[in-house]
Amino acid sequence: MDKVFDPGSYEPRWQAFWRERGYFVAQAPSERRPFCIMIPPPNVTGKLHLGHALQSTLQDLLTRWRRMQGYEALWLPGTDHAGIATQLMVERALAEEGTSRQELGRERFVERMWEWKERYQDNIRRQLERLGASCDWSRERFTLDEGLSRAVRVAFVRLYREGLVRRGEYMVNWSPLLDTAISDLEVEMKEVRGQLYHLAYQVEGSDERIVVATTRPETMLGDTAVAMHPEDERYRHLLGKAALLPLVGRRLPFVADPAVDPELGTGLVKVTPFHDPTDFEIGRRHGLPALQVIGRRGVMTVEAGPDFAGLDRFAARTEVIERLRAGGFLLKSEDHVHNVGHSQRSGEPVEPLVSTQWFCDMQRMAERALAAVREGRLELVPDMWVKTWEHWLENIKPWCISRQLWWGHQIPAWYTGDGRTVVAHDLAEAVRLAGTDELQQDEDVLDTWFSSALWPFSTLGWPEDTTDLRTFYPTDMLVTGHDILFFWVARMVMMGVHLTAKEPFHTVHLTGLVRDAEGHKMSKTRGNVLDPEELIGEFGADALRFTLATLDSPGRDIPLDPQRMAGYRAFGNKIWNATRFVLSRVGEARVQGELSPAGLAPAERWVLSRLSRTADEVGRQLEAFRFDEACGRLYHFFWGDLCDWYIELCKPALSGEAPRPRVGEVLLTVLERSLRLLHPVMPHLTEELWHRLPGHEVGHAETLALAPYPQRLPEWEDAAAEAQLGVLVALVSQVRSMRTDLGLPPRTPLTLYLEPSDEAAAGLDEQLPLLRFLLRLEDVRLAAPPEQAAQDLVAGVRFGLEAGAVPLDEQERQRLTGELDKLAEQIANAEARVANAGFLSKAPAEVVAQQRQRLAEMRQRREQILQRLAAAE
RNA sequence: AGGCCCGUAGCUCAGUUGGUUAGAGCGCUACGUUGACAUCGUAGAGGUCGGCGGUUCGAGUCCGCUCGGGCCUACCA
Repeated sequence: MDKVFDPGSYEPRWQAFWRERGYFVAQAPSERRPFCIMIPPPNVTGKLHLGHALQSTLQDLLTRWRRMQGYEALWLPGTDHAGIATQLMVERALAEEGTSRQELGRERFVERMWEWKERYQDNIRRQLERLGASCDWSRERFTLDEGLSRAVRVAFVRLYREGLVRRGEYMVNWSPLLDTAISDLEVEMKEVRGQLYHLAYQVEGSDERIVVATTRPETMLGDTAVAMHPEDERYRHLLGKAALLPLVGRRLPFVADPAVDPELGTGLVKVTPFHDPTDFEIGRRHGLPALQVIGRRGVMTVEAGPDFAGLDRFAARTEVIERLRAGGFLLKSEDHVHNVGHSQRSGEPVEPLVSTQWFCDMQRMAERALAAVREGRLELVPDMWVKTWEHWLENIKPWCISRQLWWGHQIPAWYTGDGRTVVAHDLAEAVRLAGTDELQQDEDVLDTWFSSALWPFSTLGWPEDTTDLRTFYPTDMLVTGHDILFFWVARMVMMGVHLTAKEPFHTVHLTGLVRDAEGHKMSKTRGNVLDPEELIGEFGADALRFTLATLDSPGRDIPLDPQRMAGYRAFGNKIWNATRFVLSRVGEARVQGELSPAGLAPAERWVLSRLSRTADEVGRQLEAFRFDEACGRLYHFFWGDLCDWYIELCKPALSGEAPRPRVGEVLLTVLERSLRLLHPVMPHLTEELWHRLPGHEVGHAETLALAPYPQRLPEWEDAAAEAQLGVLVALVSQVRSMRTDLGLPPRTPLTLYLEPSDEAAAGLDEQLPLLRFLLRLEDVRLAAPPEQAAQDLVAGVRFGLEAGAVPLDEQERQRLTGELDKLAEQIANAEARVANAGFLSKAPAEVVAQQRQRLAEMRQRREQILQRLAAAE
């Protein structure tokens, strides 16, 4: 076995092995219990980032764990066409070639999109494989593939026929740069420093001037009214009259509407029904005419008048202000900080625009999604997200699902020449329904998230009643970032419940964001972006996986420090070398399928006991999705219990110095089960090592990936052995500490005297050879330490080191004095506590007993220190 | 404006239902090439658990207030 630990030398080999053997292809139907996770389909826009690596690691960990537990485990991979995002990328590429999608035309543009998709989809597959993902690639899906497209059409038609999807003219968020409508969620509010302009409007047929304030003066060109609160006495006399719009001269009737806040500004507000959401509602309520003065591209329309038509909306703002000022209509302008919606994808301020779009009414579905969580059918982990979930769903609004893009699912709606709309699964059905073949299909495509919302079941063949769907739906887990809780998770739940009558999964594990070592968000501008592939190259996939899993604490972002990853690479090295040691020492021993602790020495019984308890705890932590805790237990068992203690304890037995029965078998068996326990997090390393263990076939004939996941074995658990070894461990640590304190060079020949309490004495004599070995002692005796020996007390054992003259340097004296001070304080506290009547009567008896015992120990220890100080005088 | 989360060692974080002497990794100090591993071993330094108040025999943990940081939701002209 190679002395050098090099993950790169074996990781690709096992990835190919797993793929070629088809171990991760799920069978349906199956006798086993199903376990299913759908991958959150990455966008086909580029390469995977650490967020994907994190989520994929957790999904793979869960899938491998359940698979080893005997579940029919399916982790279904796939990708998302990501309408706007991908179209933007390709348009950018076209721009570099000096062309555009308009120039190419829709058909050729979409061809280009598919080429792009193929390239990036390959990339994503390769990256997932490098991470060790145990996906079932035979079931890979893409949101625009044939089956999923059909699912989208079926869902759309059904929702339409149920009256939940409709087409209508409403105010939407419009992105002038993208030239499409976007949903509320795609709008990001940003604080903007702007100006609040106070404008004076003349009241018609009167000398009175009223004042309105606005941050968007250019919209005044589209004003059609002035509104006040119905109960605002100050302006009641104006009702029935009209104001005159400056620059334009249009009559603006006064209307009373409760949407106006009389406390704010002058209590009068200009009404621009086509360019402000509130004004749109006011306009509807009062039947106001509406003018669109700003067009799709953010350019003023002819309605804005010849002076402004063709100007960009921001240029128009400047121009309008100039003219108002010149005309004496601008009373004042003041600095004003306010929130402005920006397009999340393209960054520019969104233009509220009235437009004909398709909407999906979410109200009823939202209620059922709320109930799913409240009634426990759906669990959000961590549960701090429940309130956020409820708040959003309780205030849900219709979802604008149409997009003026070319990359996506074209809306299955057709229009006849005479203005009728037909919604159908395909053209043939549309023709039949319309009674004519003179049909024009809607040009728009659906919001990407519409198809994503169907992902958990469309990937399994819905709407067909497929075997896969019957076997694996509803799925079990969803693992994704909290940033798409509304975009995706909520919509999947709503659509799933509505279309399949089932929650699409019962548990959602929401991860945090992967940040840099200092906790900063990774960004290109900051230059702190870490690439998963580079990290895999440097540390290995298993180290990356272990790092991400162990940092996934509930509700927290993940600060990824390469130094820390180096630490987990070192953990891999530790496992590698421990295996190397075991293999070189165990002779003819083999891994045992069944191993009875009867007749074994305490050290062996101890490690078996620790292993059983570790398996139990790891299992429990995984059940609770505490990947951090599960990894922590594995790490400490392997490095601490197994390497630091048990392997060291084996050395004198294996060398023949102090033989014990069946040490080799125990070592191999413990190692094999440890590799099994570790496999879901570190699949490559464990598979590599496992195949080298003689007798590993007891787990599985071919692969560790299908070997049973170790469980607790109560017959291995042994409180007496744990207690005995506990004394040994404490004693060894304390003697080492004393040796350092005394400044004794490591090679100094020492004699250790032990005087145990009755309780600690049990079996101590058997441990003497181990003590001698671990502490490199000259001699160890069960006897009272001589007068001049340095003495101390630990775990009920008084011990002394005879090391000739004991020099006590100044540093050591200070340390001991410091400890005395600390002890004095703690003793005082403990004394006060055990003298407190309230404590004695109300605290549980065991806590009181513990406190008393601790007090006694502290007093004894104080004695020892005083003696040592005195002896050195 | 409302909601949520965080504040524990130099750094990044654990700390489950309140109960011994508050932990880990990294970093730091000292010593160590004992035949698995220097990607290692041994020992050690380092914390008024943001602050104030309360409940309790007992608070990092529960409650109130407060300061600092982050995130989400929101049609205030």
